[in-house]
Amino acid sequence: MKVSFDLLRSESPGLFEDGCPTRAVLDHVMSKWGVLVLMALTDGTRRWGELRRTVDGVSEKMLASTLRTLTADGLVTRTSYPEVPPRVEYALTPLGEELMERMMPLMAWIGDNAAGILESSRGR
Amino acid sequence: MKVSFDLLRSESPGLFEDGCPTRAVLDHVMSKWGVLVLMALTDGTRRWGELRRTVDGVSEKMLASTLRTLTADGLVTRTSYPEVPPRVEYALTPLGEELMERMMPLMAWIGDNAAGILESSRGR
DNA sequence: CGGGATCCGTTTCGATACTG
DNA sequence: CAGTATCGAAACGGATCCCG
Repeated sequence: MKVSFDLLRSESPGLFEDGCPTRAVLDHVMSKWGVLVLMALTDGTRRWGELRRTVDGVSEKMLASTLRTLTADGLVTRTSYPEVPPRVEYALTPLGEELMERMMPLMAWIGDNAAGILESSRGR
Repeated sequence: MKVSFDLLRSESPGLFEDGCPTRAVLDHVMSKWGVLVLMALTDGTRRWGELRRTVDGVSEKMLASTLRTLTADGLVTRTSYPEVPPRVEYALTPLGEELMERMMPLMAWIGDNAAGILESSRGR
């Protein structure tokens, strides 16, 4: 059966209304850098510097802020090793893995169709 | 098999790099209002005023701008009827339907898990 | 009813410099 | 190496007025 917005709301009324927790999660998870960081972590544990290189174009400020948000949301773990030089590793939590299982098909589709989508909007 | 970022990039190198078309699509589709408008359209054709009410909290400016972007991207159709008073209807294109088939499972998961996700980040 | 145009405060973001 | 601090530019977003 087709999954529609009405169907989701019939199961839990008030879903995705203004102020609903889902709105906050949506903002964190679907944000420009949030998606890209989460995606980079689908390959497994990554160090700060690796993420900085993998997530092409991200500034240190945005990477730090994004990782802090995702960690606070319980989607990403941060492990700091008391060494010199310092080493910090990030990884998906089980919750984050669950999320990405559902997001990766979407990203794969976008990867396949992005060129076609932007054909019509060239020049804006 | 598990779908990871590396796997996607092994199929098409340079995916989701800065300046790649996928980045633009990501920004349009995963934007705060873009997601909500697309979701509202999974229920079928909707008039401007319906969308304004359904997408709780959206301003006229943002709704107009979001719909213009999604229409230019070929994900949404805009049909204007030459009547008085004017009537304009929006609907998903086949491409938009395909996209939402992949996005709705994600939204359903967020709906189920949002409360738990935000538990740990309360107070930020 | 369905927008477009404009003004303007707020927030976001990137670049740079600095620190443990 | 892994961040934080600060600043200016830019984008976002709401309010308002207008029009077909």
